[in-house]
Parts: sequence; structure tokens; C-alpha cells
Amino acid sequence: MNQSEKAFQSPVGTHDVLPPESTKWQETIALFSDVASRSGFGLIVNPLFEDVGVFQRGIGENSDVARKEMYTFTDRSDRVYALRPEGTASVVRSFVQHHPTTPWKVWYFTPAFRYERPQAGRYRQHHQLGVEAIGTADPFIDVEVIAVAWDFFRELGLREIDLRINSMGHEDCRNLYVDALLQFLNASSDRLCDEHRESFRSNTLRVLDCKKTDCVSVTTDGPQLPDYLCAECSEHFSAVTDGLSVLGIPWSRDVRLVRGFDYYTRTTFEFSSRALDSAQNAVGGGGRYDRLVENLGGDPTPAIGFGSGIERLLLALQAEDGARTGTPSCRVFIVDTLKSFDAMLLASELRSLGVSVERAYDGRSMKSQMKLADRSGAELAILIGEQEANAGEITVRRLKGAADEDRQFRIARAGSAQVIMDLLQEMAEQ
RNA sequence: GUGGGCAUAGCUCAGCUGGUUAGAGCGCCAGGUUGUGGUCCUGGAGGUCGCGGGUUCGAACCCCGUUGCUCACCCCA
Repeated sequence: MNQSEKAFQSPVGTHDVLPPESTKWQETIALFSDVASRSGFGLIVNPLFEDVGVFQRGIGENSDVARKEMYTFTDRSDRVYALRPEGTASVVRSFVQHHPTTPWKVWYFTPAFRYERPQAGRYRQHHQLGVEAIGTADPFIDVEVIAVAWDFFRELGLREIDLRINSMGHEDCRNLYVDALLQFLNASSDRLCDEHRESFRSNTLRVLDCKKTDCVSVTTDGPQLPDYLCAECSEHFSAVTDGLSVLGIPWSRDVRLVRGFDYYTRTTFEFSSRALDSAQNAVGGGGRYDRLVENLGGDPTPAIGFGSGIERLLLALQAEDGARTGTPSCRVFIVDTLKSFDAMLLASELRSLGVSVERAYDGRSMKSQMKLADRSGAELAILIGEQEANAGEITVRRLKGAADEDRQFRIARAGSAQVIMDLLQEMAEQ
């Protein structure tokens, strides 16, 4: 390392994702793309930063995220922007701007930025996969969105996943309940935990989230959210949970589930991993945001979405099944002791046929190259040396599971790419 | 923003109450009759002990500061 200057490091709370770890990212994103596409969601790519108002009005000026966790900056023409702290607000801004026909169903993969102190499963830059469905209040879409999430988790290989679901009601139900809860807490505030004894007035619903036994026992005695839902909201909720049951998706109602963004109405849900023992065990969540489109300047339009953090998914996956093996980086390794253009050409031929090929550089010894071949995880090594070159041949050596007698053989160089292809095919079928 | 723990080789760590040339395993490189991997053997490279100051005859070890990492609170994915 250069001693005269201090080496740079990635910023606090950010991480480099390197191979082979990054192959899990590739697989995860590809799977989500597949699951979402199957349900009719199309990819959306939004800017990474927006006018700061998009997020302030979007997720609510009172939310912690908007108040103290945003990465805001002023550009050279004094416009105030913020790095996106989550995906939904940008998608809704985009919806309002472009007036697509509804229902509009999109999925995304995006980094998200929040200025917080990092800890296990929480970062200043993390990455979310999500879907948004804008333009219908049909409970079937609630079910569909949750089903996309569920199928995605299952196909990823997660088994220890709980789905908790709740309804906050529409605005009137919610206000009615908040008033009742506030009144109740006013009368019994001395029983609340230190932290909420004061703060419950400004952020009443948060008390439901408190894990301290003081608050839990108070709110258990207090007014319950389901009792304040109007007939339509109750009906909507039943339709959603009935739909989940029809699809065989296990759920449980959690009347304390109130999520941190202000925009949620009616359905809210959260997936948590039983395998994660850290404080952050939510691997995904979402809900309805029937007022958000208006709040961002559009016509009143119901909508629902879901988001999931890749880092936590991979933590959960690792916690469930630590011994996952990474996929090998290549299938064929070319060992070339002649520094020949022919090795380069053969690699190119094979790669054109869709085979992943690696090779050594810097003219190493055959032994050294064979070691690299072994470590690469390749199934075949192709040896090109003096003997082969003189005979117009190449040597094919199986690196895995063959008896000694047919481990290695020579074939003509001409047409060898296809022969190697066929051999790989044959090996894959066994 | 608040609090705890930790910083020694590329990685995981050891280093007894401060004592002189800072170690191991893995990884990496090179060899083991000059064309062959995995096991084994031998050798090698690689560290101003996070950084700055202080105490001391002497500091990886003690003290202060600082930076970073990590865990937790808040909140969230």
C-alpha cells in the first residue's frame, strides 16, 4: 500500500459487493425480475435523486426518514435534491408525470439512501427490489402484490418467513382511531415507557410499535384498530386475507403493525425472517397508499406496493442455510504453455458458443496453470503445448469425477470447439 | 443523535502481569528428476501492531485523543 497518502475507503455504511458474493445478487435480481414479470409488472428505472419535495410530501414530513435521514444536496443551480430513501415516492412522481394507463404495474431494483448509524442489516446505502401497482383499489391486487413477494421469497429458498398483515383503514378510520388512542394514552401516559411518555402526542401510532413491556401492556388495554375500521375497510381487509388463504399463503393479523411512512392506508404488511436474530429482521414490507398520488399532485388514485432489501434477504438466506456454495466462475479452463494466439482463438470460439472460459495470464508454468484450472471450478482443462501444436491437436482433460484411464485425451484442433461443447453437454446430462 | 465492544500479514486470529529478531492457520508465489490440478513435503514474499500524542530505560500491550469497524437504541429494508 502507498504509505505517503492515506487510502480511500468506502463511505460509512456503504459496502462494495465483490465476486463471488455478487453472484448471489445477480441470481436474486434475476429471480425477482422473473417473478414480477410473470405477474405483469414491467421494469421501471427512475432517477436516483429527485426534488426533495417528492420525498418530503411522499413519505411524510413527520416521518423520521424525511426529517433526519435524507441525503439532500444543492446542485450548481441551487436546486435542492435528495438521494432516494425508498422507491415508492419516485415511482408515484413518475406516474403523475406520465399519465400511463391504469392499472400501472411496475417493478424496480434500486439503491436507497438513508443517513442513519449503520448496524447489522442496516446501511446508509442499501438496495431494494419492489413492485408498485397504481390505479386500482381492487383487493385482488393487494393479494397479487403480496403473492409476488411470497413467491419470490419461496423461490429464493427462504423458508423461515412470517407474513404479518393489518389494515389501517382509510383516512377517516385512521383519524378516528388515532384520536381514540391519543385520548386513551393521555389518561394513562404515566404508564408509558420513558421514551413515549412525551412523544406519544406527536407520533401516536408509534407507541404501538414499542417493544418495551410498559407500552405493550398499556396499548393492549387501549382501543384496538380493527374496531375503528368502517364497513368498506373491513370488507376490503377480509377480501385480502381470504385471497391469501385461497392461495395458501400463511398470514397472521398484527393489529400493532403500523409502518413508518405516513402514506399508508388500509392494507399494510411486513415479512420477517425467523432466522435473523439481529434487531433488523424485516426482509420486506409494503402496503396501500391510496392518497399518495394526490399528495404528489395527481388525481386521486388508489395504489399498493411492496419493497424488499437485498442485503437482508441475503443475510436471512445465509442464516437459514449457511453452507450455500457459489456457482463456479467458468466451465472450461485453457492451459497454454506456448503463449499462443491459438489459445486465445479457442477461448473466443467457445465463448461465442456460450461456454464460460477462463485462462491463465503471464505465461506461467503448466503446473501452475493446472492449479489455477483446478481452483477455477472448471469441468474441463484444455491443454495447448508444443506436442499438441505440432500435431494440430489439443488435449482435453476432465477435472472432475472421471476414472484415470479416460481422464485425458487428444482431439484434433479443427472443430474442437464443437467437440468440447458436446462433451460438456454430455457431462451435464449425467 | 445516544450508548457498548473491537482495531496485530490478503483472510481468521494468538501474543501470559510492558522486555529486546511480532507468531500460527488458511490464502498467495516458487520448487519436490524442466508437459499435468486436487493430498503431501520444502522454501519464499507479505506487518512502520489503525493514526497522533503521553508515561517508561523499554509500548502491540498502560493513559489520552482521533479515525474506522461493529453491535444496540431510534427508525426502517
